[in-house]
Amino acid sequence: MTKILIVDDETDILDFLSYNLKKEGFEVFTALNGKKALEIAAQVRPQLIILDIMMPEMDGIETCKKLRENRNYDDAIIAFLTARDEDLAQIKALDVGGDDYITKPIKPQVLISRVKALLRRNKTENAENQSFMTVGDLRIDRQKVHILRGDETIELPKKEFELLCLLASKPGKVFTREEIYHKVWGSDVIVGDRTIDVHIRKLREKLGDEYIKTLKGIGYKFDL
Amino acid sequence: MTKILIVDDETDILDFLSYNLKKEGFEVFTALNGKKALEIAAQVRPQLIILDIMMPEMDGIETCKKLRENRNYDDAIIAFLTARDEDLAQIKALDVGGDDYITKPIKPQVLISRVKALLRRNKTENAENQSFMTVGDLRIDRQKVHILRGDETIELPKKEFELLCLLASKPGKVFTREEIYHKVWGSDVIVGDRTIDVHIRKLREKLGDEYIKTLKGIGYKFDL
DNA sequence: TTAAAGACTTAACGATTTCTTAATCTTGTA
DNA sequence: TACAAGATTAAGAAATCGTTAAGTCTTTAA
Repeated sequence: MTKILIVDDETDILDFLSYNLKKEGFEVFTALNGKKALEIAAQVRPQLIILDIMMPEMDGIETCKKLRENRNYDDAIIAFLTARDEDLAQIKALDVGGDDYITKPIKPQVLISRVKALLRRNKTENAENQSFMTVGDLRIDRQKVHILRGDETIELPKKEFELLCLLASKPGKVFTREEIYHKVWGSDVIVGDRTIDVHIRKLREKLGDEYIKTLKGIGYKFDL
Repeated sequence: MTKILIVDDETDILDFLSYNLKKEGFEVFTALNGKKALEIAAQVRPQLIILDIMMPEMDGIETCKKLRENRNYDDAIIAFLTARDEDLAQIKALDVGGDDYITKPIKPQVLISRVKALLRRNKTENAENQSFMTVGDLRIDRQKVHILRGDETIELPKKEFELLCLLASKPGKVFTREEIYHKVWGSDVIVGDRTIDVHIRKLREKLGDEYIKTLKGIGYKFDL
């Protein structure tokens, strides 16, 4: 089912959009602020994210930036909600990786057809899209969250999968612990020194030792 | 400016893509066949290369293979153009080092967002990145933290790598011990007199004596 | 609701690599 | 020749990583 995440600080709007989209058979999630939005996005991997631009604390633009920083959301469509006259914001919105904007107020009919158009666009991209990466003899499917090697399917827990995705995204590049830590765990989480090692170990356990190489004092890399 | 190379044997498509991408502010180069493509790629080093799969003589797959054989293009993104139903070709495309494929026919809007998404992928890494240094017959890859000479890959421990980077950053310039000491070890570390010598020795051991020259009483330099 | 399973993290200890030191050699030069 | 500066070597120290097991938390299923 198509998952849509709506982010707005006004519950009225949230309810209105939510109601109309649900009626059309979409699976709708809502968030009242950018921070919550990031959390939910991480969990449910929505196909479409609708962000209100004007929000306290982290605004839509900021949230979009944050989302786009994380490669896992590259295939999600991000649309902004704007009042009819916020021109500048609209331009900025597309600069930070947004795909479209929807102006308020909006009639249910228009909303629905707009959303469907957006998703249709995504589908053509997505159907044959780089939701998977091929590195060496591994095929990593980000959408299905699993790895294919030959005809065996390897399932990985989230953190391990993300770690692998990161390393495999630039085969050969050395990722420092800092970098890994920052991109997989996020800058606001504090974990101990051995956490990364343990995850690397698990990956090696499941995939074999030949993929991930350690450079002491520097970092790890996906070796071809 | 972001440089894009488009390779297709049909001028219509070339024009169409070229027009739309130029309108978005990209610097666009075109080639009518694989051979031409290799030449142009060598000259302009595009960030993104879009290859039509179906071409007479050297097809897209072949061209991609050739490109990927050369490590200079490691940081270029290669995307394929395919008709909507060439499934086998698509899988093959990713096997030979392609990063994505774009299906024809494609709408300008979709093309643009697709291209931007692809480029976004590399931006974070490219921004801070003069990844390669080529000095003499050595190619130093700071991102992958290794040295290439011919087709052999030389891995170095951290300090040795940093030391080599420093010397190679200004070939011919003489670095005093003070300078080396300060830049590689940092001002807050205290190490003995022979430490630098030992590292120089190890570099010579691994690379050969001809690269680093000693100037007694003055310092060391990377000799061309 | 509780039990079971799984995911994630931590901590302790062991293993390995890298770095540094110190002792001894070489080499060029006054 | 004697001295100074660097080269070489091997050994020990230090840094870093690997591994394991256990604990916490979350999710799933009965």
